Amino acid sequence: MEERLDVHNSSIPKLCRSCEVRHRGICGALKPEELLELSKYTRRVDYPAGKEISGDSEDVVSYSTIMHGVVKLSKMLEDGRQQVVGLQFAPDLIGRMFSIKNHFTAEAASNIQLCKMPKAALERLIKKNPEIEHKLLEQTLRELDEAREWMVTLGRKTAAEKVACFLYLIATHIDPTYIDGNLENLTFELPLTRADIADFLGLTIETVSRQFTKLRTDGIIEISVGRNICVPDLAKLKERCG
Amino acid sequence: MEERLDVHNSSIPKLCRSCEVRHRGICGALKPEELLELSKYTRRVDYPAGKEISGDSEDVVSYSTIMHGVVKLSKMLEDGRQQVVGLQFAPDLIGRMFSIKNHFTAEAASNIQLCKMPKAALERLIKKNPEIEHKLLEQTLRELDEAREWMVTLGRKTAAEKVACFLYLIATHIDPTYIDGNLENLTFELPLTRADIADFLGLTIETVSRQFTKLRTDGIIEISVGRNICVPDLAKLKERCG
DNA sequence: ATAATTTTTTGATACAGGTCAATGCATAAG
DNA sequence: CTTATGCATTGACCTGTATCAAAAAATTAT
Repeated sequence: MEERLDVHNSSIPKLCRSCEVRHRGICGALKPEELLELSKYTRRVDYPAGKEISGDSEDVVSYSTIMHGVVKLSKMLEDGRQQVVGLQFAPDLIGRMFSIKNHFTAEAASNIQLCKMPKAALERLIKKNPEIEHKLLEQTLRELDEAREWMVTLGRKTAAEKVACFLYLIATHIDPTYIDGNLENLTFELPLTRADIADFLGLTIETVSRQFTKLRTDGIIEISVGRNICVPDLAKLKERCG
Repeated sequence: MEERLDVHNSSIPKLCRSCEVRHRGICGALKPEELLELSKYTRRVDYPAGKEISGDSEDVVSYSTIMHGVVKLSKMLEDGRQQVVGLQFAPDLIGRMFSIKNHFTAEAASNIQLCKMPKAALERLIKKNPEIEHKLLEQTLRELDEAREWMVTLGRKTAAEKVACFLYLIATHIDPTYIDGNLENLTFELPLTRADIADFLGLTIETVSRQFTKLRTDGIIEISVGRNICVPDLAKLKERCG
């Protein structure tokens, strides 16, 4: 895990004392005394898969750093149609900054652990140290790029390409080994149900399932049991992303 | 126009001297001497509809405030499929902050005028005045919300709903009269071609055209000539957005 | 004006992905 | 072990949107 975190926070490899994880975009900017101050207000919270962290249009009361697991941001229409608009991985900060209300629902996609802090505690720090704001801006710009990149997938790719894109995204976010150049026999557990995957890709669960089967029979992936995926050759998977 | 600009920058109604427009998220944070300093480096540039402002993977060399007109951000796949990932209106700031390269193509959707400044000039100011960074973070967070909101449209709405959403978006961004509560007989010129609209909605031009026809025969919109649209009742259009 | 070109609309047909229904396959509970 | 329960897969069929083709309308050039 450490290897991957460095990617996001290479300049200042300071650990957050309360969390033992580098907050992407936050802790690197904190001075030792600020870190200590913040750690008084943080607490670890576990959420089982599926549990809601904060609801759409509810008040924002806290920010959290993801310790491990995957968080999904989504929006539901009145008639029940749902779209997952983003996935967030450790050590992202979640919670809509500077807004009274949430614009989306945040849920634990897998079992997760958060490092939670009150809204006011972080905002107080930000006021005092503009460097934090810079890190937040960088994370937000990166998220915006990722969201727009995903819009290309949603708007213009086929079901087969969408599913390949999703698997590629997970493969390159969940397991840090790939960064070292180990691109063969990458194995990981899918942190999402078929329903969540469908809602992320703008498809139905049946279509997702059929595309998984197609990738399996084509030898691009191996599915041992349910959500356990092995990608023998990541480059071949990438070719399918369109 | 002034009315709408206040919406985005109500706290500090200072004008940017070089541009005569309030830079959403920027000028409000500038002190008089900074404003003067920046205005030395800015220049007005006109672009006809369709002209590229900056290309995908090209170096970022400048930032611009949109003076008037609509800018589209898009991405093209190798095989020619294209997705518009965002529209920007006056007085947004465009240009990917803190990145060497662009991740998307920026083009004039309509005839536009920009107020351009060199990358270094704005970045120098930001280093000196953290308040600017705060404004930028607010704009970026708002853009991220808008992008995610659009992902719901792309992933889960029907062609009919998508076209209604698009018209609603334009109606509420192009013409400032609606903000005063004048929701009847809203008239405006579409700043995008059918091809651009299709690429924004993840549809084909034929489907977009058919949905326009449907809205016209249903009395939701009136099309006098080509791109001249009249919405007699904005609430009725909104109902079609799903 | 008239012609040339581009953009938009309309029609006929095809197919990707959705819908509905049933079956399989885990893990958990009795 | 058997039964329940919740995911995931598979099959048969249907529909919304894409595709292909052509006409109409708008714009630009001559």
